Amino acid sequence: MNDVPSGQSLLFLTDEQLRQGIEAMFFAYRGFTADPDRILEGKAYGRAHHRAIHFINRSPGTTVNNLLSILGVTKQSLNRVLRSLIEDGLVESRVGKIDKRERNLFLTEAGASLERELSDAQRDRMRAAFRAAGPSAVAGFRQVLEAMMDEDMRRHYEALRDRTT
Amino acid sequence: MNDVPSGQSLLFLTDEQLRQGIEAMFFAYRGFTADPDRILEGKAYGRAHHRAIHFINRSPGTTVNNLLSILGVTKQSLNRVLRSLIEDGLVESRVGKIDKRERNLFLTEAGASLERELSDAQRDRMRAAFRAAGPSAVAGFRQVLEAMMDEDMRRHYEALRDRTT
DNA sequence: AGAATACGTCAGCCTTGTTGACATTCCAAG
DNA sequence: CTTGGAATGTCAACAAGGCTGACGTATTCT
Repeated sequence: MNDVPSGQSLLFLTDEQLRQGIEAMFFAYRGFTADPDRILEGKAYGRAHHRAIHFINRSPGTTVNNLLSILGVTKQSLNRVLRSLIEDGLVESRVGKIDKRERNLFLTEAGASLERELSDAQRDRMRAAFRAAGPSAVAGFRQVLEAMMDEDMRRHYEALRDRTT
Repeated sequence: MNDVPSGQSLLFLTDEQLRQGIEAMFFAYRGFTADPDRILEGKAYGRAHHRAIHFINRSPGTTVNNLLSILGVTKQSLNRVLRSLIEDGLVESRVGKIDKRERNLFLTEAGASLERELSDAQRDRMRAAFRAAGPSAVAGFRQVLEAMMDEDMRRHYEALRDRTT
């Protein structure tokens, strides 16, 4: 193991620093989900519905399979969520034009409205954090998070990020 | 609101940037929990057990109430987790010396061993991400996460961080 | 024609969260 | 010394949201 600090200090890689990073992730994620959770409680929906709505809004017309691989859950689990959203008229499922086995998912006006409410709340917190930390901290934040993702997730993340749409 | 971009660009606060931050959090958190989850599956334990073990290890002798407020769950929920860990001999619960109503929680040797296995896996990923991103990115990462926490969680985070122990 | 794909659904299970109710033990204030 | 309240444990019941396995249907590909 020749990881000798070559002049450049590697103090940021001590177990102590890593542990702090881990705990920061844990506590911050709680804040990250707190506001949407608050809005959803009492609305008969949960975090799973939020995630579905978020990614359908982000990629209108996406297929069930694509959503499945982004969310990383089973189709049975997603289906339960999707069914209630469709029944309640927040999501519309259209038979695919080219491949009729597929279903293309869209938010209805009501769905888009809930999405806005949720993402406004979540963005407000993110905005406050970004503003408090400043642009270069934000760049670092993103770099570390990207490096922490699994390969599959990074592909999805980049595909969404690099969109011209 | 006099938050006019004073020469300094505020492009990092656009809705698009914020959305990317949100999605980065979502995808990265999956990676963050993936390795411990893999280790725990088949061991009859889950993420809740991991969290309890982590914070007991971090603060040996902590009380149930303190753990409750760190984890942000109900005592019934924590109790279920704690009971199985105590039964399996991973955690020891000692009656408080000063206040005998309290229970002081400690990891046994077996508990400490599982803790090490889990945190090694989680630290490996964090280390790889930190190393790939570099020290200044790591500083930014931490700054943003801290700013994202709820006030209560930030207090817990800082109390753990600023420990001399 | 037959295999593979995309989707939906039924049934049942697990973990982890919740509320509500209640018992015990013990500290501290009156 | 008694009593109120705090800290803890525990029972029961329930819900959300994961999971597996099996099966059915429509569609498309080979």
